[in-house]
Amino acid sequence: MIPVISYLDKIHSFIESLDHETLSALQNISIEKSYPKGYFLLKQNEICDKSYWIKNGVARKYYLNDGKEITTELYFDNDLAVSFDSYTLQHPSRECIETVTNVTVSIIPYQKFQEAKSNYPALLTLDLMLAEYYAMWLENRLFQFYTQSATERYLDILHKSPHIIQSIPLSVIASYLGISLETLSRIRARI
Amino acid sequence: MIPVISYLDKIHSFIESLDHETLSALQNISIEKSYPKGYFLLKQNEICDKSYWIKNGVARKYYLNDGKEITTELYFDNDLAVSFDSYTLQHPSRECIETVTNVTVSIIPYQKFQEAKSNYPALLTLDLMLAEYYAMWLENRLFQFYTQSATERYLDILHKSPHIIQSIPLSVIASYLGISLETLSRIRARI
DNA sequence: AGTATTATTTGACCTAAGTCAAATGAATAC
DNA sequence: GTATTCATTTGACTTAGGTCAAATAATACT
Repeated sequence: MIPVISYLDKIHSFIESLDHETLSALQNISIEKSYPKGYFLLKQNEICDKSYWIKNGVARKYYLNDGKEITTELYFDNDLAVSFDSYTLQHPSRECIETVTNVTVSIIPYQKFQEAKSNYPALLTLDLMLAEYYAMWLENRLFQFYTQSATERYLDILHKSPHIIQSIPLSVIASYLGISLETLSRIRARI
Repeated sequence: MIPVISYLDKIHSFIESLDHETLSALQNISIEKSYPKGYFLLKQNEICDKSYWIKNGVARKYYLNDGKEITTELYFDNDLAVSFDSYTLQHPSRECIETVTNVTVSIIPYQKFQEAKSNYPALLTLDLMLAEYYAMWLENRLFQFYTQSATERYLDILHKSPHIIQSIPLSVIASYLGISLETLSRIRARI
Protein backbone atom coordinates (compact mmCIF):
# COMPACT_ATOMS: atom_id res chain seq x y z
CA MET A 1 0.00 0.00 0.00
CA ILE A 2 1.20 3.46 -0.94
CA PRO A 3 2.38 5.59 2.01
CA VAL A 4 -0.38 8.11 1.56
CA ILE A 5 -0.66 8.70 5.28
CA SER A 6 2.82 10.18 5.40
CA TYR A 7 1.77 12.58 2.66
CA LEU A 8 -1.06 13.69 4.90
CA ASP A 9 1.51 14.39 7.60
CA LYS A 10 3.47 16.40 5.06
CA ILE A 11 0.36 18.46 4.34
CA HIS A 12 -0.21 19.14 8.02
CA SER A 13 3.39 20.26 8.49
CA PHE A 14 3.06 22.41 5.40
CA ILE A 15 0.05 24.14 6.94
CA GLU A 16 1.89 24.67 10.23
CA SER A 17 4.89 26.10 8.42
CA LEU A 18 2.83 28.68 6.52
CA ASP A 19 3.91 32.28 7.07
CA HIS A 20 1.94 34.21 9.62
CA GLU A 21 -0.01 36.27 7.09
CA THR A 22 -1.20 33.31 5.09
CA LEU A 23 -2.19 31.48 8.24
CA SER A 24 -4.21 34.35 9.59
CA ALA A 25 -5.85 34.87 6.20
CA LEU A 26 -6.93 31.24 6.47
CA GLN A 27 -8.10 31.82 10.02
CA ASN A 28 -10.10 34.87 8.98
CA ILE A 29 -12.20 32.97 6.48
CA SER A 30 -12.81 30.00 8.80
CA ILE A 31 -15.84 29.64 11.03
CA GLU A 32 -16.06 27.03 13.74
CA LYS A 33 -19.42 25.32 14.32
CA SER A 34 -20.87 22.30 16.08
CA TYR A 35 -23.58 19.99 14.84
CA PRO A 36 -25.55 17.14 16.41
CA LYS A 37 -25.35 13.51 15.34
CA GLY A 38 -27.34 12.83 12.15
CA TYR A 39 -27.01 16.36 10.78
CA PHE A 40 -26.50 16.84 7.04
CA LEU A 41 -23.49 19.06 6.37
CA LEU A 42 -24.31 18.63 2.69
CA LYS A 43 -27.50 17.30 1.14
CA GLN A 44 -27.80 15.52 -2.18
CA ASN A 45 -28.15 17.90 -5.15
CA GLU A 46 -26.84 20.85 -3.17
CA ILE A 47 -23.67 22.51 -4.38
CA CYS A 48 -20.80 21.88 -2.00
CA ASP A 49 -19.72 25.47 -1.45
CA LYS A 50 -17.88 24.90 1.84
CA SER A 51 -15.12 22.65 3.02
CA TYR A 52 -15.41 21.12 6.48
CA TRP A 53 -12.32 20.40 8.57
CA ILE A 54 -13.36 17.95 11.23
CA LYS A 55 -12.08 19.18 14.58
CA ASN A 56 -13.87 16.58 16.62
CA GLY A 57 -16.28 13.73 15.93
CA VAL A 58 -17.13 11.46 13.01
CA ALA A 59 -18.91 12.06 9.70
CA ARG A 60 -19.44 10.19 6.48
CA LYS A 61 -20.14 10.84 2.82
CA TYR A 62 -22.55 8.58 0.91
CA TYR A 63 -25.07 8.33 -1.85
CA LEU A 64 -28.10 6.21 -2.59
CA ASN A 65 -28.16 3.62 -5.33
CA ASP A 66 -31.54 1.97 -5.72
CA GLY A 67 -32.40 2.81 -2.18
CA LYS A 68 -29.15 1.35 -0.88
CA GLU A 69 -26.60 3.60 0.82
CA ILE A 70 -23.06 3.49 -0.53
CA THR A 71 -20.64 5.08 1.91
CA THR A 72 -17.70 6.54 0.01
CA GLU A 73 -15.68 8.13 2.78
CA LEU A 74 -15.44 8.29 6.56
CA TYR A 75 -14.15 11.36 8.35
CA PHE A 76 -12.38 11.60 11.69
CA ASP A 77 -10.42 14.28 13.53
CA ASN A 78 -8.33 16.46 11.21
CA ASP A 79 -9.93 15.08 8.06
CA LEU A 80 -11.26 17.34 5.35
CA ALA A 81 -14.84 16.62 4.34
CA VAL A 82 -16.06 17.77 0.90
CA SER A 83 -17.90 16.32 -2.03
CA PHE A 84 -14.88 16.69 -4.27
CA ASP A 85 -16.46 16.96 -7.70
CA SER A 86 -19.26 19.17 -6.45
CA TYR A 87 -16.77 21.44 -4.72
CA THR A 88 -14.39 21.54 -7.68
CA LEU A 89 -16.95 22.06 -10.43
CA GLN A 90 -19.46 23.89 -8.22
CA HIS A 91 -22.30 21.76 -9.47
CA PRO A 92 -24.93 19.68 -7.59
CA SER A 93 -23.58 16.84 -5.49
CA ARG A 94 -24.63 13.23 -5.96
CA GLU A 95 -23.30 12.55 -2.47
CA CYS A 96 -24.40 13.84 0.88
CA ILE A 97 -22.33 14.34 4.02
CA GLU A 98 -23.88 13.39 7.35
CA THR A 99 -22.51 13.52 10.87
CA VAL A 100 -22.26 10.12 12.58
CA THR A 101 -21.64 11.61 16.04
CA ASN A 102 -21.79 15.15 17.35
CA VAL A 103 -19.09 17.04 15.49
CA THR A 104 -17.22 20.30 15.65
CA VAL A 105 -15.98 21.56 12.30
CA SER A 106 -14.04 24.45 10.94
CA ILE A 107 -15.80 25.70 7.82
CA ILE A 108 -14.13 27.48 4.91
CA PRO A 109 -16.43 28.84 2.19
CA TYR A 110 -15.42 27.95 -1.38
CA GLN A 111 -15.47 31.51 -2.69
CA LYS A 112 -13.37 32.88 0.15
CA PHE A 113 -10.81 30.15 -0.33
CA GLN A 114 -10.61 30.86 -4.08
CA GLU A 115 -9.96 34.53 -3.34
CA ALA A 116 -7.40 33.69 -0.68
CA LYS A 117 -5.60 31.42 -3.14
CA SER A 118 -5.00 34.28 -5.53
CA ASN A 119 -3.68 36.53 -2.74
CA TYR A 120 -1.62 33.91 -0.92
CA PRO A 121 0.13 31.64 -3.42
CA ALA A 122 1.08 29.11 -0.73
CA LEU A 123 -2.62 28.26 -0.51
CA LEU A 124 -2.53 27.25 -4.17
CA THR A 125 0.22 24.80 -3.30
CA LEU A 126 -1.85 23.60 -0.36
CA ASP A 127 -4.84 23.07 -2.61
CA LEU A 128 -2.67 21.05 -4.99
CA MET A 129 -1.37 18.89 -2.15
CA LEU A 130 -4.90 18.22 -0.96
CA ALA A 131 -6.07 17.23 -4.43
CA GLU A 132 -3.02 15.00 -4.84
CA TYR A 133 -3.68 13.38 -1.50
CA TYR A 134 -7.30 12.71 -2.37
CA ALA A 135 -6.35 11.23 -5.76
CA MET A 136 -3.86 8.87 -4.12
CA TRP A 137 -6.40 7.93 -1.48
CA LEU A 138 -8.86 7.07 -4.26
CA GLU A 139 -6.21 5.04 -6.09
CA ASN A 140 -5.62 3.03 -2.93
CA ARG A 141 -9.31 2.48 -2.42
CA LEU A 142 -9.71 1.22 -5.99
CA PHE A 143 -6.63 -0.94 -5.49
CA GLN A 144 -8.25 -2.55 -2.47
CA PHE A 145 -11.43 -3.33 -4.38
CA TYR A 146 -9.40 -4.80 -7.24
CA THR A 147 -7.15 -6.98 -5.13
CA GLN A 148 -8.88 -7.84 -1.87
CA SER A 149 -11.89 -9.91 -0.87
CA ALA A 150 -14.51 -8.47 1.45
CA THR A 151 -12.94 -10.39 4.34
CA GLU A 152 -9.50 -8.97 3.62
CA ARG A 153 -10.89 -5.46 3.40
CA TYR A 154 -12.62 -5.90 6.73
CA LEU A 155 -9.48 -7.28 8.40
CA ASP A 156 -7.57 -4.35 7.00
CA ILE A 157 -9.87 -1.88 8.71
CA LEU A 158 -9.84 -3.96 11.87
CA HIS A 159 -6.04 -3.83 12.05
CA LYS A 160 -5.20 -0.45 10.59
CA SER A 161 -8.22 1.63 11.66
CA PRO A 162 -9.82 0.00 14.70
CA HIS A 163 -11.35 3.35 15.64
CA ILE A 164 -13.68 2.87 12.65
CA ILE A 165 -15.09 -0.35 14.08
CA GLN A 166 -15.55 1.31 17.43
CA SER A 167 -17.34 4.46 16.42
CA ILE A 168 -19.46 3.45 13.45
CA PRO A 169 -22.51 1.15 13.13
CA LEU A 170 -21.98 -2.06 11.19
CA SER A 171 -24.52 -1.08 8.56
CA VAL A 172 -22.32 1.88 7.64
CA ILE A 173 -19.14 -0.16 7.74
CA ALA A 174 -20.74 -2.72 5.43
CA SER A 175 -21.71 -0.03 2.94
CA TYR A 176 -18.19 1.40 3.16
CA LEU A 177 -16.76 -2.05 2.43
CA GLY A 178 -19.13 -2.43 -0.50
CA ILE A 179 -20.94 -5.46 0.92
CA SER A 180 -24.31 -6.20 2.50
CA LEU A 181 -24.85 -6.01 6.22
CA GLU A 182 -25.53 -9.76 6.33
CA THR A 183 -22.25 -10.58 4.62
CA LEU A 184 -20.35 -8.41 7.07
CA SER A 185 -22.07 -10.15 9.96
CA ARG A 186 -21.01 -13.54 8.54
CA ILE A 187 -17.44 -12.37 8.04
CA ARG A 188 -17.31 -11.28 11.68
CA ALA A 189 -18.76 -14.60 12.83
CA ARG A 190 -16.14 -16.54 10.83
CA ILE A 191 -12.99 -14.79 12.01
CA MET B 1 -22.17 10.65 -14.33
CA ILE B 2 -20.13 13.72 -13.51
CA PRO B 3 -19.23 15.93 -16.51
CA VAL B 4 -15.54 15.32 -16.10
CA ILE B 5 -14.92 15.42 -19.82
CA SER B 6 -15.90 19.07 -20.00
CA TYR B 7 -13.35 19.78 -17.29
CA LEU B 8 -10.75 18.17 -19.55
CA ASP B 9 -11.80 20.60 -22.27
CA LYS B 10 -11.38 23.42 -19.78
CA ILE B 11 -7.85 22.23 -19.06
CA HIS B 12 -7.01 22.14 -22.75
CA SER B 13 -8.33 25.65 -23.26
CA PHE B 14 -6.39 26.78 -20.21
CA ILE B 15 -3.20 25.43 -21.77
CA GLU B 16 -3.94 27.15 -25.07
CA SER B 17 -4.64 30.42 -23.31
CA LEU B 18 -1.31 30.42 -21.43
CA ASP B 19 0.84 33.46 -22.04
CA HIS B 20 3.55 33.07 -24.61
CA GLU B 21 6.41 32.84 -22.09
CA THR B 22 4.82 30.10 -20.03
CA LEU B 23 3.95 28.17 -23.15
CA SER B 24 7.45 28.32 -24.52
CA ALA B 25 8.90 27.39 -21.12
CA LEU B 26 6.70 24.31 -21.33
CA GLN B 27 7.83 23.69 -24.87
CA ASN B 28 11.47 24.01 -23.88
CA ILE B 29 11.29 21.22 -21.32
CA SER B 30 9.30 18.87 -23.58
CA ILE B 31 10.87 16.22 -25.78
CA GLU B 32 8.92 14.39 -28.45
CA LYS B 33 9.63 10.68 -28.97
CA SER B 34 8.15 7.66 -30.66
CA TYR B 35 8.00 4.12 -29.35
CA PRO B 36 6.95 0.80 -30.88
CA LYS B 37 3.97 -1.26 -29.73
CA GLY B 38 4.68 -3.20 -26.54
CA TYR B 39 7.27 -0.73 -25.21
CA PHE B 40 7.35 0.04 -21.49
CA LEU B 41 7.26 3.78 -20.88
CA LEU B 42 7.46 2.92 -17.18
CA LYS B 43 8.38 -0.39 -15.60
CA GLN B 44 7.19 -1.65 -12.25
CA ASN B 45 9.30 -0.43 -9.32
CA GLU B 46 10.80 2.38 -11.35
CA ILE B 47 10.18 5.92 -10.18
CA CYS B 48 7.91 7.76 -12.58
CA ASP B 49 10.07 10.80 -13.20
CA LYS B 50 8.47 11.85 -16.48
CA SER B 51 4.98 12.63 -17.66
CA TYR B 52 3.93 11.40 -21.09
CA TRP B 53 1.45 13.37 -23.19
CA ILE B 54 0.12 10.99 -25.80
CA LYS B 55 0.29 12.69 -29.20
CA ASN B 56 -0.67 9.64 -31.16
CA GLY B 57 -1.44 6.02 -30.42
CA VAL B 58 -2.68 3.99 -27.45
CA ALA B 59 -1.08 3.03 -24.14
CA ARG B 60 -2.21 1.50 -20.88
CA LYS B 61 -1.25 1.41 -17.22
CA TYR B 62 -1.52 -1.84 -15.28
CA TYR B 63 -0.16 -3.92 -12.46
CA LEU B 64 0.05 -7.60 -11.69
CA ASN B 65 -1.92 -9.21 -8.89
CA ASP B 66 -1.10 -12.89 -8.44
CA GLY B 67 0.05 -13.12 -12.00
CA LYS B 68 -3.13 -11.47 -13.30
CA GLU B 69 -2.95 -8.11 -15.05
CA ILE B 70 -5.22 -5.36 -13.75
CA THR B 71 -5.48 -2.50 -16.23
CA THR B 72 -6.12 0.73 -14.37
CA GLU B 73 -6.12 3.27 -17.18
CA LEU B 74 -6.19 3.49 -20.97
CA TYR B 75 -4.58 6.38 -22.81
CA PHE B 76 -5.50 7.87 -26.17
CA ASP B 77 -4.61 11.02 -28.07
CA ASN B 78 -4.15 14.06 -25.79
CA ASP B 79 -4.22 11.99 -22.62
CA LEU B 80 -1.59 12.37 -19.93
CA ALA B 81 0.05 9.11 -18.88
CA VAL B 82 1.72 8.92 -15.46
CA SER B 83 1.72 6.62 -12.49
CA PHE B 84 0.18 9.27 -10.26
CA ASP B 85 1.40 8.26 -6.82
CA SER B 86 4.86 7.37 -8.09
CA TYR B 87 5.09 10.71 -9.88
CA THR B 88 3.73 12.70 -6.94
CA LEU B 89 5.73 11.06 -4.18
CA GLN B 90 8.71 10.15 -6.39
CA HIS B 91 8.77 6.62 -5.09
CA PRO B 92 8.77 3.25 -6.92
CA SER B 93 5.67 2.53 -8.97
CA ARG B 94 3.47 -0.51 -8.45
CA GLU B 95 2.07 0.07 -11.93
CA CYS B 96 3.76 -0.05 -15.31
CA ILE B 97 2.84 1.82 -18.47
CA GLU B 98 3.02 -0.04 -21.76
CA THR B 99 2.26 1.06 -25.30
CA VAL B 100 -0.59 -0.86 -26.94
CA THR B 101 0.18 0.48 -30.43
CA ASN B 102 3.05 2.51 -31.81
CA VAL B 103 2.90 5.83 -30.00
CA THR B 104 4.32 9.31 -30.22
CA VAL B 105 4.58 11.12 -26.91
CA SER B 106 5.68 14.46 -25.62
CA ILE B 107 7.79 13.89 -22.51
CA ILE B 108 8.16 16.35 -19.63
CA PRO B 109 10.68 15.40 -16.92
CA TYR B 110 9.38 15.70 -13.35
CA GLN B 111 12.24 17.89 -12.11
CA LYS B 112 12.01 20.34 -14.98
CA PHE B 113 8.29 20.69 -14.47
CA GLN B 114 8.75 21.36 -10.76
CA GLU B 115 11.24 24.10 -11.56
CA ALA B 116 8.99 25.55 -14.22
CA LYS B 117 6.10 25.63 -11.74
CA SER B 118 8.03 27.92 -9.42
CA ASN B 119 8.95 30.26 -12.25
CA TYR B 120 5.61 30.26 -14.04
CA PRO B 121 2.74 30.27 -11.52
CA ALA B 122 0.15 29.42 -14.17
CA LEU B 123 1.74 25.98 -14.34
CA LEU B 124 0.92 25.47 -10.67
CA THR B 125 -2.70 26.14 -11.51
CA LEU B 126 -2.40 23.73 -14.43
CA ASP B 127 -0.97 21.07 -12.13
CA LEU B 128 -3.87 21.57 -9.74
CA MET B 129 -6.40 21.25 -12.55
CA LEU B 130 -4.77 18.02 -13.71
CA ALA B 131 -4.81 16.53 -10.19
CA GLU B 132 -8.44 17.59 -9.78
CA TYR B 133 -9.35 16.03 -13.09
CA TYR B 134 -7.64 12.78 -12.17
CA ALA B 135 -9.35 12.66 -8.76
CA MET B 136 -12.76 13.16 -10.39
CA TRP B 137 -11.95 10.54 -13.00
CA LEU B 138 -11.11 8.10 -10.19
CA GLU B 139 -14.32 8.99 -8.34
CA ASN B 140 -16.29 8.17 -11.46
CA ARG B 141 -14.45 4.89 -11.94
CA LEU B 142 -15.19 3.88 -8.35
CA PHE B 143 -18.78 4.97 -8.87
CA GLN B 144 -19.07 2.63 -11.84
CA PHE B 145 -17.71 -0.32 -9.88
CA TYR B 146 -20.11 0.42 -7.02
CA THR B 147 -23.23 0.81 -9.11
CA GLN B 148 -22.88 -1.13 -12.35
CA SER B 149 -22.65 -4.79 -13.27
CA ALA B 150 -19.92 -6.01 -15.60
CA THR B 151 -22.42 -6.03 -18.48
CA GLU B 152 -23.41 -2.43 -17.81
CA ARG B 153 -19.79 -1.35 -17.64
CA TYR B 154 -19.09 -3.04 -20.95
CA LEU B 155 -22.12 -1.46 -22.61
CA ASP B 156 -21.00 1.90 -21.29
CA ILE B 157 -17.64 1.57 -23.01
CA LEU B 158 -19.32 0.25 -26.13
CA HIS B 159 -21.55 3.32 -26.36
CA LYS B 160 -19.40 6.09 -24.96
CA SER B 161 -15.92 4.99 -26.03
CA PRO B 162 -16.24 2.67 -29.02
CA HIS B 163 -12.66 3.52 -29.98
CA ILE B 164 -11.58 1.42 -26.98
CA ILE B 165 -13.27 -1.68 -28.35
CA GLN B 166 -11.70 -1.06 -31.73
CA SER B 167 -8.11 -0.52 -30.76
CA ILE B 168 -7.57 -2.77 -27.75
CA PRO B 169 -7.50 -6.57 -27.38
CA LEU B 170 -10.35 -8.11 -25.40
CA SER B 171 -7.98 -9.46 -22.78
CA VAL B 172 -6.99 -5.90 -21.91
CA ILE B 173 -10.57 -4.63 -22.00
CA ALA B 174 -11.57 -7.44 -19.62
CA SER B 175 -8.83 -6.50 -17.18
CA TYR B 176 -9.88 -2.85 -17.45
CA LEU B 177 -13.48 -3.84 -16.67
CA GLY B 178 -12.28 -5.89 -13.72
CA ILE B 179 -13.58 -9.20 -15.10
CA SER B 180 -12.08 -12.32 -16.63
CA LEU B 181 -11.62 -12.71 -20.35
CA GLU B 182 -14.12 -15.55 -20.40
CA THR B 183 -16.80 -13.47 -18.71
CA LEU B 184 -16.29 -10.67 -21.20
CA SER B 185 -16.61 -13.15 -24.04
CA ARG B 186 -19.90 -14.41 -22.60
CA ILE B 187 -21.21 -10.87 -22.13
CA ARG B 188 -20.46 -10.16 -25.79
CA ALA B 189 -22.20 -13.36 -26.86
CA ARG B 190 -25.30 -12.48 -24.85
CA ILE B 191 -25.93 -8.93 -26.05
C1' DA C 1 -39.26 -3.14 34.94
C1' DG C 2 -41.52 -3.77 30.47
C1' DT C 3 -42.32 -2.56 25.90
C1' DA C 4 -41.00 -0.48 21.47
C1' DT C 5 -37.33 0.26 18.36
C1' DT C 6 -33.07 -0.49 16.30
C1' DA C 7 -28.95 -3.33 15.51
C1' DT C 8 -27.13 -7.71 14.56
C1' DT C 9 -27.18 -12.56 13.51
C1' DT C 10 -28.64 -16.80 11.28
C1' DG C 11 -30.94 -19.67 7.71
C1' DA C 12 -32.25 -21.00 3.01
C1' DC C 13 -31.73 -20.07 -1.44
C1' DC C 14 -29.98 -17.46 -5.72
C1' DT C 15 -26.84 -15.36 -9.05
C1' DA C 16 -22.92 -13.02 -11.16
C1' DA C 17 -18.68 -13.93 -12.09
C1' DG C 18 -14.43 -16.92 -11.52
C1' DT C 19 -11.65 -21.07 -12.76
C1' DC C 20 -9.87 -24.71 -15.46
C1' DA C 21 -9.88 -27.08 -19.60
C1' DA C 22 -10.85 -27.77 -24.27
C1' DA C 23 -12.33 -26.09 -28.84
C1' DT C 24 -12.44 -22.95 -32.48
C1' DG C 25 -10.91 -18.94 -35.13
C1' DA C 26 -7.55 -15.49 -36.81
C1' DA C 27 -3.07 -13.84 -37.82
C1' DT C 28 1.82 -14.34 -38.83
C1' DA C 29 5.84 -16.91 -40.05
C1' DC C 30 8.10 -19.92 -42.91
C1' DG D 1 -0.35 -22.86 -48.45
C1' DT D 2 0.66 -25.09 -44.05
C1' DA D 3 2.33 -24.64 -39.49
C1' DT D 4 2.66 -22.01 -35.33
C1' DT D 5 1.19 -18.91 -32.32
C1' DC D 6 -2.14 -15.84 -30.39
C1' DA D 7 -7.06 -14.42 -29.64
C1' DT D 8 -11.58 -15.68 -28.61
C1' DT D 9 -15.34 -18.71 -27.51
C1' DT D 10 -17.74 -22.46 -25.23
C1' DG D 11 -18.55 -25.99 -21.55
C1' DA D 12 -18.76 -27.75 -16.85
C1' DC D 13 -18.24 -26.67 -12.35
C1' DT D 14 -17.21 -23.64 -8.11
C1' DT D 15 -17.67 -19.74 -5.11
C1' DA D 16 -18.19 -15.15 -2.99
C1' DG D 17 -21.48 -12.47 -1.94
C1' DG D 18 -26.55 -10.99 -2.52
C1' DT D 19 -31.52 -11.32 -1.16
C1' DC D 20 -35.46 -12.13 1.61
C1' DA D 21 -37.25 -13.60 5.82
C1' DA D 22 -37.07 -14.75 10.47
C1' DA D 23 -34.71 -14.88 14.98
C1' DT D 24 -32.03 -12.72 18.59
C1' DA D 25 -29.62 -9.01 20.89
C1' DA D 26 -29.21 -4.63 22.43
C1' DT D 27 -30.94 0.25 23.42
C1' DA D 28 -34.07 3.66 24.35
C1' DC D 29 -38.58 5.20 26.12
C1' DT D 30 -42.28 5.72 29.47
